[in-house]
Amino acid sequence: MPEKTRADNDRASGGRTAPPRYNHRTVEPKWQGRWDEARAFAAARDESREKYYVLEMFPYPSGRIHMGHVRNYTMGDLVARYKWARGFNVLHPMGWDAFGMPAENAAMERGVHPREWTYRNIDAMRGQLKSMGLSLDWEREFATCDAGYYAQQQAMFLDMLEAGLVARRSSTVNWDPVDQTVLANEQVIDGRGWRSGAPVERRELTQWFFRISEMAEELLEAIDGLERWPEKVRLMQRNWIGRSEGLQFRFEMAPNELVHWPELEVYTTRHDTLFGATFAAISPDHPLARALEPKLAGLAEFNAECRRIGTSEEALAMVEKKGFATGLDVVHPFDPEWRLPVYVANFILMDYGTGAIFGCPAHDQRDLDFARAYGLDVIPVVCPPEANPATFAIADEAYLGPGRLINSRFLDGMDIEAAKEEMARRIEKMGRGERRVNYRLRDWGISRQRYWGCPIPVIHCDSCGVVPVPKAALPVTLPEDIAFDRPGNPLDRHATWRDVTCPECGTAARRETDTMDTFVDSSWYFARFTAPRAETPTSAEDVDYWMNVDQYIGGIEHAILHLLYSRFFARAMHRTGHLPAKSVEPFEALFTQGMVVHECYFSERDGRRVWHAPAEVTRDPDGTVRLAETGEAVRIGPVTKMSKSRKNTVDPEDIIEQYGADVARWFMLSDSPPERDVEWTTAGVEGAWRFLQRLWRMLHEAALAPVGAEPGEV
RNA sequence: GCCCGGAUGGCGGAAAUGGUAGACGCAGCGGACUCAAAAUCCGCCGGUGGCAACACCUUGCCGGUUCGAGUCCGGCUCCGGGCACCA
Repeated sequence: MPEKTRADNDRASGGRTAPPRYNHRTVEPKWQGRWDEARAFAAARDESREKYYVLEMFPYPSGRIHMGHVRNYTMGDLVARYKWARGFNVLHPMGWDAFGMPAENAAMERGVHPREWTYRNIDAMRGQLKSMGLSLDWEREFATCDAGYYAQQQAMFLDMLEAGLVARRSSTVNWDPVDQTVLANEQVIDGRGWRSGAPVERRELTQWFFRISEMAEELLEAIDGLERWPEKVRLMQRNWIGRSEGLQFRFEMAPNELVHWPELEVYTTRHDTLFGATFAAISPDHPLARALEPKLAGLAEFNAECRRIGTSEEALAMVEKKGFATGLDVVHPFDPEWRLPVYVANFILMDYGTGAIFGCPAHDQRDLDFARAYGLDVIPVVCPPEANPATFAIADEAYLGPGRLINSRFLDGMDIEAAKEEMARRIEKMGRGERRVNYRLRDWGISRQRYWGCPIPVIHCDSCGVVPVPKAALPVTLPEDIAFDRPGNPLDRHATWRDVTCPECGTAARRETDTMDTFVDSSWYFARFTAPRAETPTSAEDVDYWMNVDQYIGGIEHAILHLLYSRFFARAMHRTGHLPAKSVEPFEALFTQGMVVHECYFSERDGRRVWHAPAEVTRDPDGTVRLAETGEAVRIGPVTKMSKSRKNTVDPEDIIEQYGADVARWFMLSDSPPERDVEWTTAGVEGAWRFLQRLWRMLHEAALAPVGAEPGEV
């Protein structure tokens, strides 16, 4: 930065008394120190004033703040200071989403304890945030890994267990057969474990769930009331919950020699197309598929291969559609002579509907692809308005639009809605099934086979079963003496922590060694900020005064999971007496900011791209970018989200040191609309720097410098 | 693959409801002031052609509706977010 030469030149101009320059290195620390001393941003309940609660999504303590944080917290700071200036009693807190996998990875790779690594990162990042001059109430700070926080979370878990909001059942996880551990989806790369490289398997595990699907309808309906949320987020949440009205019914199985299995139950939203059905398909995890495994040569292998796809919906949707013909048939409900072959198919999810479908290739693209691959019939049953029913045929694309029913006996001539109605009526009358509202939303699995999380406060006893840890015995704290010398959950191997006596019968028992999903931690922190040191999860007076969050600000990447889980958790807290009814929707207004993006720089070495950090390059006047050290010209890549892999990050600390926090803040606010991505450019930052210099000069000349300002300050 | 966004000069972006595309700003270029620079001020700044007046082209692509489309409709392309164990 040229400030040195510029300042020198100013001095050299002599003669006229040029105003001194703005110097962030003296101004910013001075005012930040004064705000600290005066406790300027410490919030206190004051019934005589109207409150305003502004919150930015709290950071994961990765070690350093990044530009996304700078943007997020600058926006929140702007809102907070504006409301403060308007006379509101402002609550603007900050904390740390401190449990999670990176701390365990650091432990494995560098031998540092997750606790030590996390709190060291928090200290470093707190210093960086403070250097930004944000109007934060640091007295309310907490980390989710503080025992004081997760103790209250455990208490709420027990309340939710008692209120029937918790379930325990089997579900599938990614299993690394070599490392003998559960893998997160992120740790599965091309179907293989990220460390071992071994093909991943799906494995059944008994796990804890929050019963969010019970609240699907309520969560869906309440979206209408979220008037100050972005429409796109409301739409994404509606689609995520995925309400559908369909028909659940049972096919009769044709007699066969392999298994005794009288019926196959399916769920469909297109029961109007039942006369276009040409096959049935079940999930590899369907009980029937499992029952057939020992009876059919090759099926066990096929199912095992399907299970290697992993558990993510994306992987299942992207995989090449494959089926295994079982040789079994189901009988069409309206024609005892009409048989449909039953396949095991790799794209059917056991978690949705009944884990079984009927396939209508003419009117479902996935079914059509499947039918073409396996030589199955394609019977069109919905004829588009402009088409001739006698000649209408399906080629490469399934027909999904409106029309009249054909080839469908008693449904012929009806439109789709009427046909659905008639089909449902007949199936119900036959006693073969019933209309049913289904949701895509699944229960929230919170069990994690990991150390660095909130322990689930239950004990397993051979005679008493699952026994909640008595509240008086909370918190269940994490043991300190653990080793990360091998993969897996160290809690499983920690005998003195794990082995306890049953609180009910006093015989030998085991602690639950699963910890909670970190989304649980972030699903109520906003409520905890209203009384961060309370001996209960919340304090009624504080929650009543401060809640709800008037403005919530964060990245669009949290549009679904974090926000939906928080909405659920707020309802659960209300039911268990920890939040008032007004807080079941805790965020009055939501703003989703854009990302901070930057150009990439790279050179080709041996046909591979070697990335260079922005700090390592210079730019010629003609736009050529060179490595500062060697002068070698490098290529300019696409403008993408700042990420370590492409090295296109700019460290906020460097910018704050060089230009000052206010330049970084001003650039973030002025360059691009807040909801759009902002491209970090040196030219733009220089412009912001010049602007602040100009602004300062104007204010100074107009004698508007604030009381107490010294030369060079505004 | 599915759900949700986005695409307008060198850059960020303006253009309720369809009506002069490119406001405003950043960067850049030229000039004034200065011994020189900084600061400040003035001017230029989508493309092509033209001395000029001006003409033609231009809002990711292809098509449509309309007197008129950045805006509406249909079909695409590319980029980004999410897809339930990354946070």
